[in-house]
Amino acid sequence: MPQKKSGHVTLTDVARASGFSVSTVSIVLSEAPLSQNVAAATREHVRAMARQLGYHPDAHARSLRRRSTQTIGVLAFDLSDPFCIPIMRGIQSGLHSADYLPLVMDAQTQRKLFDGYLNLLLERRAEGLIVIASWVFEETNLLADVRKNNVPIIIVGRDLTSRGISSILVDNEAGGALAMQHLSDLGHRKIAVIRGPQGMSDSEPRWQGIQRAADQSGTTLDPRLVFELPALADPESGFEGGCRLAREMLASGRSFSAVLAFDDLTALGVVRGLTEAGVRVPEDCSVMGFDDVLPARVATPSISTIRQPLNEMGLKAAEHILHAVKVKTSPTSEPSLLVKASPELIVRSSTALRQSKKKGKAS
Amino acid sequence: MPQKKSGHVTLTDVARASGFSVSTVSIVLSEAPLSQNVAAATREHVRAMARQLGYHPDAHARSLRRRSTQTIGVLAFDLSDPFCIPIMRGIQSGLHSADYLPLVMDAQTQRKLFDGYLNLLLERRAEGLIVIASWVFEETNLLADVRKNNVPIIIVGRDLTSRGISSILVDNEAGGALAMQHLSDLGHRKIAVIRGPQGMSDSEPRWQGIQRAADQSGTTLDPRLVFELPALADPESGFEGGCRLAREMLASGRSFSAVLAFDDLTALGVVRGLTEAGVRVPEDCSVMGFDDVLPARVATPSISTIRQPLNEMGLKAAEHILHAVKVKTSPTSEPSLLVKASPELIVRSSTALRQSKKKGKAS
DNA sequence: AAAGACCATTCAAACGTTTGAATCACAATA
DNA sequence: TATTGTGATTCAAACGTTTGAATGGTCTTT
Repeated sequence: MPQKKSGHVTLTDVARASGFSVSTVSIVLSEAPLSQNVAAATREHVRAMARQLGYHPDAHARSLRRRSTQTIGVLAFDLSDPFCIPIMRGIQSGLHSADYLPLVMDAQTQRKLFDGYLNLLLERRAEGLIVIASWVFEETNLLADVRKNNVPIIIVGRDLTSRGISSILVDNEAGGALAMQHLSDLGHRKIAVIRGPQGMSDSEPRWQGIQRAADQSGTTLDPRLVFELPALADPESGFEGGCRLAREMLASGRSFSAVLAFDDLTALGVVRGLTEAGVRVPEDCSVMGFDDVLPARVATPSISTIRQPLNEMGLKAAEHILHAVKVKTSPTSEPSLLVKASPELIVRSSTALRQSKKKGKAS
Repeated sequence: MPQKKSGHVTLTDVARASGFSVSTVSIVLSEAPLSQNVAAATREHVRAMARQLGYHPDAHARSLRRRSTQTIGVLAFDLSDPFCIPIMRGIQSGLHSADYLPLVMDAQTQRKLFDGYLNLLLERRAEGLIVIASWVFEETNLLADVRKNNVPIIIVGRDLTSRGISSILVDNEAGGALAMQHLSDLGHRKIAVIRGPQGMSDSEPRWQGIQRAADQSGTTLDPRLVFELPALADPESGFEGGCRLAREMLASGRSFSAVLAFDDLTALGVVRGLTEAGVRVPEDCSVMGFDDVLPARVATPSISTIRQPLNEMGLKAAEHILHAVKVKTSPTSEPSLLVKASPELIVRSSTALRQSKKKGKAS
């Protein structure tokens, strides 16, 4: 009979089985400093017993007593966004090396879930909180509780330093500029731009960068070729939006030789829209994305894009939160941190030199 | 001064602040049956105090005392596989309605991590375990501990009923047949097949289904047009593999008008390989995928594929594990369950009728 | 007026750990 | 011999909850 009555194997079980006291067993199995004083034979015996019974220390009891959970909450606004995964990987490796565990929650773009999980993370005594979100609800009052309970927090994907929250995100302004620069280096002058949706914090700085680079390269942006994605939560809506806007720009009658899309999914939508109208990418029209997510890499043509160093961003977030947890002693000491990661231009097959010949592509 | 010395707000704090005993406060805040006996005024007062202090009950202490964690471990073999996300969503919604929380871990295809997290889930007293894995390591001895601790387990993505583990997966045989049937319905007779890698359990039944459907439609499969993916862990290796094999099949000199790829990523690789060689999809050659993941939907041409009802599978896994948790009383009572979900043919733009004219496409 | 019934609240033990302090046996020192 | 030291082990309290049993009340009921 492996387990006594119902539940798990406990320290008491191991103690009984090995003939030593609970204390000794605990000291041995948790490798406390005192375990140096325990006779080698005892150590071995206890360990063997524990192994045989399949003992696993109860993390809850341990956390309760040790007053530390070794846990960092990770709250993703939408895990299905391919953008999240590399960040999570970065976080995971950052935490792992410090023996911390990420507690991952997926809010699925729903505010109710977001608040509920925030609550849960507080209840589970996450020692710190990493929020992955380009969109986030305005001042969920739960955040006040996070403060009240003195839990450090950092957000990846948007700048909330203005509200005193440490933030780490890509330098959208630089990224936008990089994208525009690339297109103009290829000789494009008539460039359609699809801006991000209103609610999204990335939209504006990216647009600023685009304008700056356009100015610097002497390109003028035709306002009639500037579009905007609708503000929908679903990440696939970018694809739909790109598709629809591509049709619109063709229908508008304005000519253009390149499209600078807000993100990769949008770019893929644009490719779809153009292709269906008989416009070839990149021969007739170049298309740029932003983010460098998986679908952009495996599509044909592969999408030229601006890479966000997501992994590194996640890693840095982990490091920062661990640091903040260490020094938590002084409540409001450290000022909130802002990291702007450097974007990188990734040239693939969806962009090409402007064809001077037969360039008049769209109607 | 919101919090007393350092940690979180506790029941004792609320008790002190409200002037009632810890018991009363607990009864009120946890809405225990006894709370009906508590004076309405008291209830309100206690609640207000708790809210004001930002009290959140300590989940660890609660689990310890209640001897139930309301937690199900979800161990994904590789979260970056787009295949996982919809399953997780299904699991999440299934658990949510029962007030259970998924504890998500990502093994990143590494055995060390897999075992480590399995351990962690045991330590955190997950009441049940859902493993998402098409690949899984042979008999990790941790699974013995799972048994020993009497934790119900179910695996999504492969059939382990032979080892007494409940399993839920797509009917690969039917799916393979569906795919082959679709191609032959379109008139294709010379069909190249890319089988899954050796180590992967899906590979064989899918191949069986393909053969059966080929037989039934009177198509003979040329062994020289049957390829196999190498056994690599990285999910993107499917893409690389498809790319390379497409080149190989063109170089082989055998003619073919369709490619049935093992999964969507492989299919996308094939599209890339063919396109780069000047073969048009689907005009010159049709390509089929399997899984219906995001990249297949947003690529152009979009990939015809066999959809796995991932969401439903996740949901079912959640329901099953919850059931198993309920009846856990009798240790080895229930026989292990096997669910084979029905695959669905999704026709998109990567497959088309065989062109009888100028069909001689490849070399 | 005594017994019971009920309401509102509190006591105290328990969940499984960890750990500072205590115990005990025994050898070494003064 | 009495003291000190030390090596091996155990005591007991604490972490923050929950909950069966107990406590005092107040109000009926006979």
